[in-house]
Amino acid sequence: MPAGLTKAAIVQAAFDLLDEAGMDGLTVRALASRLGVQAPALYWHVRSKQALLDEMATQVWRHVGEVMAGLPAGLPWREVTVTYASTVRRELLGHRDGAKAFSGTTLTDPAVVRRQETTFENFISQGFTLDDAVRSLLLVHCFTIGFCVEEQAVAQMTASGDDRYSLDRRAELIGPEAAPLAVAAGEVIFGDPDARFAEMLGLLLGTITRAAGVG
Amino acid sequence: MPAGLTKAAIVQAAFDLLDEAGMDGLTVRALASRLGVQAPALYWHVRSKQALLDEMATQVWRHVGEVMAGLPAGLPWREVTVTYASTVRRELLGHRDGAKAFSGTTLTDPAVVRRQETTFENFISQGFTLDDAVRSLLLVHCFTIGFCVEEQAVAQMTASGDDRYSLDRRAELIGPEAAPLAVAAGEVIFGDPDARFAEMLGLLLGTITRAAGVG
DNA sequence: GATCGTGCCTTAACACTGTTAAACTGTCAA
DNA sequence: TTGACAGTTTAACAGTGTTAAGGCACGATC
Repeated sequence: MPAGLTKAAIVQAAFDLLDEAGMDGLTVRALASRLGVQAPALYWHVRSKQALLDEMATQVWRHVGEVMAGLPAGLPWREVTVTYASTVRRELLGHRDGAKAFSGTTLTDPAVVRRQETTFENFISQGFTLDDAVRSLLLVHCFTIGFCVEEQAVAQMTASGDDRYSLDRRAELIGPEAAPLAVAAGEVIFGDPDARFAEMLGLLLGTITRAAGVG
Repeated sequence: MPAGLTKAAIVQAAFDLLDEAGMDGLTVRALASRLGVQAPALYWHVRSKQALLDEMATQVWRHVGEVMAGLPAGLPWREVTVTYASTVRRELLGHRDGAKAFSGTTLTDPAVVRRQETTFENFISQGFTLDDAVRSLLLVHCFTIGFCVEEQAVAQMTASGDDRYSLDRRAELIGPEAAPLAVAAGEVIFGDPDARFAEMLGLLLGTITRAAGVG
């Protein structure tokens, strides 16, 4: 009796399982069981576990592409950029281990890349050269990836009860008398990530303004 | 007969194996065999494979700390910053899968954090507030992490014969008539990474200059 | 000098992983 | 009624991290 599996259903279940059990818990058998099926059944729909992970990654980036493609045509580039960064961040942090798992991944879907076209057009219409548009978005992209990787590492560490990154425990380990500045730095490093992200993103907007010579 | 294993030797061998066989090839048995020993022998020196990976990560960051601590006391902050970014990049890219494996990791060694003290002192002596110093280095840090993650992903993909990121194949997949800008963007995105990194880092230095109000 | 303890390693084994081969079941077409 | 084929099963394989138990060699103790 066919269970009516589809690739989309498998990917969806994989996301659910990932969020519940983390990357280590995302096993083929656990995924199959969640779908009411035996493990090898998945291999009819998906070539390998790695292919499934790739599929998950491109779905993450497809979501980003959809948000970007949904923006009004003439939206000021600053808002476009902020939307991009925020969307990437939300999408990566939206899944357990998401930042590490879905960053620097092979985008297997050319359609996702094609979606960038309108964004580039938009930037150019606002005075960017193509080179400047690409470099600007790349700068923001890299920063966002790095920020999320660090943010999620800390978040998941504290969430799992590891207190090495709590301010007090950290200070105790480092030794305030030996390195008072390093200890005090913790308040910035482990303060509100939303505010820090917005602030740094604002700096990058200034950088882009001057580098590309746009208003 | 004891084989004379040490934790340091295990970590060193683990790095060698990682560089040869990649993350997938870094198995406990393969590592043991390279050390002329049976797999369980490693567990006398290391609590778990995860602990070994943590140890490797902190060694990577310890190297960074050593380079930073070796800089002259009054070195201009721009050179300090560039050195930091370049060192992190070299260290991460110096090992296969290094960017993903060693970024966003728990620094288990407080001594590594303590090493930041002199860098902060240096920045402050050059007109930074502590907050600005931390934020500036954090900005560069995040950018560098993200940059390396993306760079290494592309580098290892092309090195493994996957041509999806070669300019021609990419153009073919995307379709130059459908998305000419996205295709042309490839020349920036997949151009010389050294130059791109230096250029973007230069932009960030300008950003820091203005944000922190330093010369 | 025999005995003990303990540091370090081995063998054996467990539970689990991704993956493949082969067999089975249903459904729809000829 | 037969046949093909999509979709799933059971069985199995090689390999994974890890633990338990035992053994071997060494240095200290009586």
